[in-house]
This record gives sequence, C-alpha cells and structure tokens, in this order.
Amino acid sequence: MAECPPSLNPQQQAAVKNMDNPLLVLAGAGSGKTRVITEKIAYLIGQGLPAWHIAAVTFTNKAAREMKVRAGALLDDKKIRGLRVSTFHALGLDILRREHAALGFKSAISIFDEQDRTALLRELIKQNPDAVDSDPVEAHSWQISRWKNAFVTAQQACRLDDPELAEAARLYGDYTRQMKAYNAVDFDDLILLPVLLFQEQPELLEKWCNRIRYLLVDEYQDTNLTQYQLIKLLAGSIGRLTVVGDDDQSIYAWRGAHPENLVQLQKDYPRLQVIKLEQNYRSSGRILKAANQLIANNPHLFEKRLWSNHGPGEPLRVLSHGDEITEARQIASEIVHHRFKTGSRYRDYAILYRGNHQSRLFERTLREYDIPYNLSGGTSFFAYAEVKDILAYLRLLTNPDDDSAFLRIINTPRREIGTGTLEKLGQYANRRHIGLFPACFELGLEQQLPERAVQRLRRFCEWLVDTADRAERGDTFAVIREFIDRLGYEQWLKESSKTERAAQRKIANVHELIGWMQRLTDQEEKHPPLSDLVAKVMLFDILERNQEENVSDRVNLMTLHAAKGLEFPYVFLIGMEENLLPHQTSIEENNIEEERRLAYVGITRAQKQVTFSYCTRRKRYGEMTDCTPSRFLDELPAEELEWSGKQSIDPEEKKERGMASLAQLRDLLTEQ
DNA sequence: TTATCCAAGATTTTT
DNA sequence: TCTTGGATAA
Repeated sequence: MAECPPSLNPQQQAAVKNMDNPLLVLAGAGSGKTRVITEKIAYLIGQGLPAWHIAAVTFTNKAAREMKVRAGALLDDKKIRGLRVSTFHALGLDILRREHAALGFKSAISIFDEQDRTALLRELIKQNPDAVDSDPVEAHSWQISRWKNAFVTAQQACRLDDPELAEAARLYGDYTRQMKAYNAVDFDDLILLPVLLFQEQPELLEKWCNRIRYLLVDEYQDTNLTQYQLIKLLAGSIGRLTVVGDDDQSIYAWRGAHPENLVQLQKDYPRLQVIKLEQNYRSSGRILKAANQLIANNPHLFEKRLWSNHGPGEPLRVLSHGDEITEARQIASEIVHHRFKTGSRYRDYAILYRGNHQSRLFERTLREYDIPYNLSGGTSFFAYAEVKDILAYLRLLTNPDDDSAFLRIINTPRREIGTGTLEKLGQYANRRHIGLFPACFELGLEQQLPERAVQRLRRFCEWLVDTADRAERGDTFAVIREFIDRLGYEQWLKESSKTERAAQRKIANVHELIGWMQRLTDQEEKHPPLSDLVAKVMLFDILERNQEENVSDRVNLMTLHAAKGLEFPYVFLIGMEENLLPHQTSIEENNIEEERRLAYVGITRAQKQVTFSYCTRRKRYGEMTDCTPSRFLDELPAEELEWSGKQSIDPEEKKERGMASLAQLRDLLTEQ
C-alpha cells in the first residue's frame, strides 16, 4: 500500500468527520480513498452509530475484503460486529433472499451467468421462428443487459419503438417471464429487482432504510443508473451517504457505468458537500505531471490536480521496437537487469496492456527468461466447464425449476438422453407450463416418449430428489461428495479430456469448488441452506482468493482494467500504439476519452517509474502490419520523456541494454 | 450421438 | 494466427 500520512490530511479529516450532509469525495489516484472510507466507518461507530446500521458497498470482492480487514484493524471485533461490507451484487442478493416472496419468487433462487442467459435466449429465439432476425444472440443478450443497467424494464423497452431494438425488446419480455418461471435471476437482476421492489413497496424500503442508516459507496464513478437508484433509495431523502469516486478513473462506461452520476448527485442532493483529495501518496512528481497533463485533454466534471511531496523521481521512458517479439524480449531482459541492479523483487514490476491477447507473448518470453510471473484476469474459475457442471447440479438440487441447469447436466456425463428426447420433453413441459424436471414425473409424458426414455429420465430425477432430501437433513457435504462420486463425473472427465494432465486439473477444480463451499459453510455459526450457498458462490471468484493467498514474488501481468486500484514501483505500459491503445473500435466509435482514462489509470499505478513501449511493426491476426505510436505519447510532457529505441540509441548501448543473449542472462542469474 | 472440420471473428468484463 | 461454435458426416 502507499505510505499514508501518520495522521489524516485536512481534506481527509473533513471527509471523515462530515456526517450531517450527503458527501461526495473526489479522490484522485493514490490519494488514500480506502483509508478515508475505513476511517469514516470507525468514526461513525465512535460517534455512537452501531456497526450494524452501517453499510459499505464496493464493486469487487477483493475491495470488500480489503476494506473489512482494514476496518477490523481500526476497531475491536465487538464494535465491528454486524458491519456490512459487501459488493453491490451481494447486497442485492441479500435483499432478494429476504424479500423473495414479495417479488413472487420461491426461496431457492438460481443465479444465471452470461452463458446461461445466452443459452436461454437462443432457445427463445428458436421458439419464435417467424421472426427473421440476423443479429447474433450475444447482441440481444448484451442489449438486455444494457437496459437492465440503465434502469429500463421490459415494458419500457417495448415502448421505445425502435425498429432496430424491437426484437431485443420482445426477447427481453420473454426472457423475464421465463426467468421467473425458472425461479432464477441474472447478475443485473440482483440490482434491478430490489430497486423495483422498493419502488412498489415503500414499507419494505422503510424497513431496509431503518437497518442501513449510513451508506458508503466506493468507486462511485463506476455505478450504473440502476445502482444509483438503489443508492438513492437506501440513502433516503436526507442522504445519509458518503460516496467516493474519481471521474478520471471511469473505465467501465462500456459496461453501463454512468460517471454522470457524480453530477446527478449534486442535483438530487442540494445539500451535497464536495471534498477533493488531491494529494497523492503514491507516485513521484514526474509521473503525476505526466498523468495530469494527459488527462487534461479530457473534459471534466470536476477539476482536479494531483500533487505530491515525493521528489520528481526518474524520467518516463519510451521504448521503440521493431516488432512485438523484440518488445517482449527487451522488457524481460530489462526486468532481469534492473532487478539485479537495484535489488528489487519481481513483484515490484507490472506489465500492463490493453487486451488479454497481449499477455500470451509475454508469458512465453518471461518463461524463456526464467522470470516468474502472475497472470491476473483471463478466464475466471467459474468459466471452467467442470465448475459450471457441478454448480448446475447443485442448482438443480435446490431449485427444480432451473431448466438451464437441467439442460446443462442431463446428459453430462452421458446418460443416453439425446436432443430428440429433450425436444419432446421440452414441448410437453411447455404445454403444461412447468419446468423440465417436474415434467419428468408427469404421467402424461408417457404418451409423448418411448418408455425407455421416460424410464431413464425418471431414474435420474428420482435419484436427484433423494439426494436433495438427504442433503437437506444430513451432513450436506458428505452427501454431495457421495453424489459426485456416484455420478461418475471424475471418470467422465478422465475419458473426455485430451490429456491426463488436463483431466487432473479439472478434477482438482471440482475438489477446490466443493472444499471452498464447505469452508464457507463452516465459517458460519448456523449452517446456511445449500441454496443460499450456491447463490453466494456464484458471486465469488475462487481464483481471486487464490491470488490473495499467493503472496509470491512474481512479475505482474494484467490488463489496464484489472490494474485499477493496484500499485507497483515499476510499471511497463506495453503496446502504446494507435489501434491498440486507443483501441481500434474506440477510435471508430470516437470514444477516445475512456481510452485516455485507461492510459491515465496505467500511469498512476506507478510509484517510481513508468516505461512505455511500442512497436513500429507488429503481427496482427497473423499478418505483419505497420504501427503508429499512440497519440497519448504526444500528449505527455515531452521534456520529461526519455526516448530510446532504434532512432535515438547508439548501437553499442543497444547491444548492452536490450539484446543480451539468453546465455548471458542465465550466467547473470547463476552468479547471483 | 458424437467427432471432426471449417469459417468467422478477434476490447475491456468488477458481478 | 488462434479460438470458438455451428454444421455436417459417420
């Protein structure tokens, strides 16, 4: 973490102590915003507001965890009991779980991820063959999500009368009805449904407002319109509320984030106080100067200028390379040399890039150079097919209406239940307006399907019912383990995997998932029902947790998005080229500002030094293409930049600095 | 029902 | 160039 001042600076103090007015804290990068939130929680409790009346909301599990830990360090356990620190989605889930009846849901709610949503939409499109539609399913799925994030209901979407979106609007309605039938919600619903509920039933809102008497919101610039509605409802008309944000770090507009919420706050709460935190405790002067100058090219909701007490520090460097292979090699070799020269650790370095695909070459190169690295982002644990399968089984055990889960696992592992059978089952269930699982037990099904098929379905379903029963009553996890065992799932993984190693990895993932859920259960005094657990698990990412535990000494590889909120002594910003950063599609859509903020986020991650690098030629989609250095490089203070690369560097130095052979490097390492 | 091939497309992704 | 998913053949 950045060094914090021994005591809070005047602005931070003002932010902590202001509790009578709604408060907006404009916290620049590295200005100690997490500290302000945690200190404020401690202050509120010190002023006599019990912890269980305070809620702090973040966007990531990681941020929530960090906040909990840091609040815990300020206060003793007793005082902090009941404090709610969670993600938006976890808060929404909690509301839904407690108020499900008011929304017409049964208690065991399934949570659908994007894949589930897309699969369901695909089904819905198939069911309506007269609609000639060329748009891919993903486009509709995305549009529906956009609507949900922008607080547009299905009815409102239908009334938009936009022929381009008519099909999506129709699907939105069908989808919403179908989800209700499945007793399922998606991630966006976790925010949207509580808002709709509170609007319709003020007495429930009052209950929750009574419970949450002070609300703190982290990364406020990332809230979407629906989340803002939820904040406004919970904070009430008085606005017992502190939000902390930075419009310069808004990099999620493409996902529905609405940084204008910063201004809206001023309109909705005339008594709003605004406090700016501009002192930076992270970076050296030159880095801040560069960051300030770059971001000055964007229009601003609020003016803000970062400064720091640190010295000017080292100049910013720009490296030029002939191609991406040279780029990767030179950076790898620089890290080796620099680390050796300064006695730094691997984990002091971060290599940041715009797109995930850029990591691949760097991974390979770092391996060649024997540099340990950590890759964050990429595929999440829950994207693994084996994890999704097991979760689908668990979902079906707790929620028999979850057709998505049913379809996913009915023939995984193979049970000789093919599409023909499922098609007929689906038609029957549709006619009877029931789920696929309940349909299997109906007598009428026997007229539709051959007896063998019915038998197979029933045998499987009866087994599930029996398992669910025993899991409810007995030792839940013993039952689940036995269930997975009897499924023959591991055997199936072995058979279907290409290599033995892949199979072992998948099996390990399954164990990890179950073990993790069990630990989660054991933490709670009263064992929560399985359905709660399954829902909760959907909101977490186990990989994230692993990386926390893994405090090993590794170079960090991540996207600029993933880097937000983190800091490193030495930062490499690679691929500083037009069409890469700013990204091509953003140029086409004329959305340079968000790209500029991405660059800004990248620069402000650095404590001591930033190194930019670009290539003059690069392989793209398998073809060598010419590249132009990013326009953002021109927007930086030229006098603080030190260019090196083929134009400016003399051949001797180049040889010495960049092109050391692998053998030389190995020698260097062994000497050490 | 499953295996294999081919064509299209290729940002970012907190939950 | 690599991945993904849909179509097609066995």
